[in-house]
Amino acid sequence: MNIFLPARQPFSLSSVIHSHGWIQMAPYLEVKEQVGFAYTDQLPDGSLVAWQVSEAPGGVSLALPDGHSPAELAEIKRRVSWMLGLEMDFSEFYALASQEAKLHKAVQSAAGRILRSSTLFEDVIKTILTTNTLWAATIRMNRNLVEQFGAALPEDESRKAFPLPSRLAQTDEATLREKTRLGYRAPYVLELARLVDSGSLDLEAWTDTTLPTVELRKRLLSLKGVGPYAVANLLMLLGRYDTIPVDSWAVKVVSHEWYHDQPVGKAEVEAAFEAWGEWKGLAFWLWDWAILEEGG
DNA sequence: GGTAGACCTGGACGC
DNA sequence: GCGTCCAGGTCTACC
Repeated sequence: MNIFLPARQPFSLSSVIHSHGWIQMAPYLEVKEQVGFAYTDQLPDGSLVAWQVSEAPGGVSLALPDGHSPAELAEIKRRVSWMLGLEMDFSEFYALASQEAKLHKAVQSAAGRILRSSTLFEDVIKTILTTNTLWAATIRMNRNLVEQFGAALPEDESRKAFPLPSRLAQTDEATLREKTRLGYRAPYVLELARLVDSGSLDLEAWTDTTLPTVELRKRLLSLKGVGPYAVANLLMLLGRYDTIPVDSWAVKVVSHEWYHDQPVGKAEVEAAFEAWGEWKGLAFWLWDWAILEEGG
């Protein structure tokens, strides 16, 4: 069956898909023949679903097999809408960004939405896997997690969903380390899975909260393995754009853009975008960096 | 509150 | 093939 999901305009599926590297991370599977992707997901009740999203005028087309219950369909639609940020409103940001030459491309391509996973649990773990390592290693660790602990589609064993907290909570640190090569991150992932599985941490509630960003930041920081960089990244994913994910890359591009490649720190990166207020993270994210223009 | 050192993996490099 | 060095954020202990 095919379902049309409307998106608040302007919207570009291509811009969401390529907003960052998540599309390269299992269970995402980019469709090369057209703009879109496939995804394998496991709902909280354990049922598995494989769906595909493609472009459609005014929104996206969601293709999935027949036979899902109305409750499952509602949950799948909610998840797809969340992942693509279909209801997000960027009109205020675009009004400001249209005055800045370095953001013209972003405005023209309707950029701003950042691709999410179907649950915050998955996004927190993927973010932990991006810390203190190279991107290739992040992809590999995540692939190992999905292959070793994800549930497979009955009709296609090669397609697996991201593991549920309950599945990860059942394993032990040594097994997790050995099968996924997570290294010292393994106990962090295990602890998060056990907290969520036991019900003592309702992570998904943080996707729809009126908590001030400062308070949400504190709660994210309380998670083991989640430090300042990971928090800034997760706040962006949660639609809070008033912080900048300052990592080695951020320091490098800001240094090149405004400081003649002289060493700078977190303070300089944040100061460079202070004027953007609640949109500073997004302005940083979408900035047309000189270093990229030069092929650096 | 700030800082140093440990954590862990895999790629790059020299031999 | 082996050993060494290095990059990448966060945690813990210590001051």
